[in-house]
Parts: sequence; structure tokens; C-alpha cells
Amino acid sequence: MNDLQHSEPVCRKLAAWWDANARDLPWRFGRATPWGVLVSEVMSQQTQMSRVVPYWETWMRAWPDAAALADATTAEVITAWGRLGYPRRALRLQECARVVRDRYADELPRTYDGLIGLPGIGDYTASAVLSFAFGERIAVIDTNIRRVLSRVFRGAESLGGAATLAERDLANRVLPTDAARSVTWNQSVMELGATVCTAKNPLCDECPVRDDCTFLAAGRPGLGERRTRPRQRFAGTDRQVRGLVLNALRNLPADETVLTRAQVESLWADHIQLDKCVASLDEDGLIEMLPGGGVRLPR
DNA sequence: ATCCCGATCA
DNA sequence: TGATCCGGAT
Repeated sequence: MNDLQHSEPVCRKLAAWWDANARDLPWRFGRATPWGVLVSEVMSQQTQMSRVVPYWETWMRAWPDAAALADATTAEVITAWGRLGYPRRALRLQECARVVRDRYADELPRTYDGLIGLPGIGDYTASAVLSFAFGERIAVIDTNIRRVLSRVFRGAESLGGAATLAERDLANRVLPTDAARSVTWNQSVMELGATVCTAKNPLCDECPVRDDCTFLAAGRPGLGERRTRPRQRFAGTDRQVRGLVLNALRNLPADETVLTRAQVESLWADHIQLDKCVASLDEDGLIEMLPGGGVRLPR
């Protein structure tokens, strides 16, 4: 069976659906530079787009290009990252900006190897930038695309952690040959996965490719089957404690830069865990520990 | 409780 | 290959 023959009507329907339904995100439709697209992709890693939009707009006004971000202080960058979560992404994004400025003359590399060599840029983000910012023909593979392609063309749920070889093969087989169409394909499949073909409760009645979907035709076997291992709970974890410390630092009055030991201790009752988290934040470069037990954002 | 347009380290 | 890293929303 040739998946490519099946993908052509799906591609046409998704393209029409994309034209009518694509969310009007500020980095789409040619309104952002390649650097702006990269920033949007990094901010979107494990984070909903609706939360990203206001941060991206403020961020790009402050630092429109890699060189501008490279010149910022780390404290400014961490503060601007706000409550987006996973703040190490902010550090890596600034490292990335410095590499782009210093090694690539402030111009983002246009190859997969060049992009994936940048700090904080993995397979998904490198592929997404190549496709969405540069219009290159490359299969973008994230959890949404894996889920949609697996359902439509294989009739089964996408399970497990990393993308399997079979999933990568499928993504490459169904990718339209024409570069411009491949970009719309990547974006529309991803958008469908984010808004219609969702993991738990897909809106098959509203789906533009419901007549072509192997999964729907088969009666949606295994819908809701757990795709990932149960995630670590948030309450009480190091992640929560780290977040509390960083948030306290972000919210210091404008004329203060240091959180005293007493202020740190007031954040969390378990001082063993607290000290462990403070040390790990320091190792990550997200804070600096001071001799008296106080902490501050890096200069 | 589970899901988000993942990357990195061990 | 598995564990870790944030936070908001459903």
C-alpha cells in the first residue's frame, strides 16, 4: 500500500482547512524573522501557544535579534522568561544567541546540522525552524504530528516515548514533495493535532479529514490509551521549589537584587529540600549563591 | 489527573 | 532508555 497516494487528498483538505482555521499567531504568515521563529519554537517546547504569545511579543520587542539578546544580562533574561516554565530554556536561548552572533555573524544557520548544534535546539526545533522559517522540505516530528499521522494513516495510537523508526519513515513518506506544500503540511498537521485531533478527546465530527482517517474508520481503537508514563506530580517536587525561589527573585522590588537567607527559608518548610534546590539552581546557572546564604540572579 | 508544537543529562 | 525540568488549563 502506498501512503503517498493516500496523503494527497489529505494534504489538499488540510491545506484548505489551514487557510480557514489557522490560529493567528504573531510569528506566522511571514511576520517574523527566522530568529523570531526560533524564539517562538523554544518558548513553545512543552508549553501551550496561548501562553507563549504575550511573552514572545514582549521578548521580541526587547531583543529583536540574536545580537540584542546576546547583550542582555542573564538576570534580565530570566526575569523576562517570567512564568513560562523550564527556565533553563531561557539560559540556553541566550547561549544560542551568543553563538549565532559570534559564530554565524548574527545570521541563523540554514542547515539541520548547523541548527541542531546550537544550545537548546534539538531535532524538533531544528526541523521546525528549517520548515517554518526557511521553507525547506523536511519532516517535522513532534507529539502532535506523530499522533495525527499514526491515526490517519495507521489507524492506531502513537505510543511510547521517542519517535520510532516506523513513525519517522511514515512522516517522510507522506511529506509532500513540493517544498512550499511540505511547509503547509507540517503546520496544518501540527495545528490539527493541537486543536482537533487532540490526545484525549478528538473532535472527529469537525475534522477536515474524517473521511480519510483510518483510525476513525476502525472505530478509534485504544482511544485515550496512555501514551506516556504517568508524569511526576508537581506539588511538593523540586520543580515547584525551584520555581518558588526563582519567582521570589523575579518579584523583588526594583531597588533590590538579593534574596536573604531568611527570605529564602520563608519560601519552603523543608530546608533540606530547599537547600538542594538552591544548589541545583546555582549549578544550572539560574542563580548565584552568596556567602551569607542569600541568593541573586546572575549578572 | 493529564496534557501541552522537547531538550538534556545520566 | 529513563528521569528531570515549570506552570497553567481542562
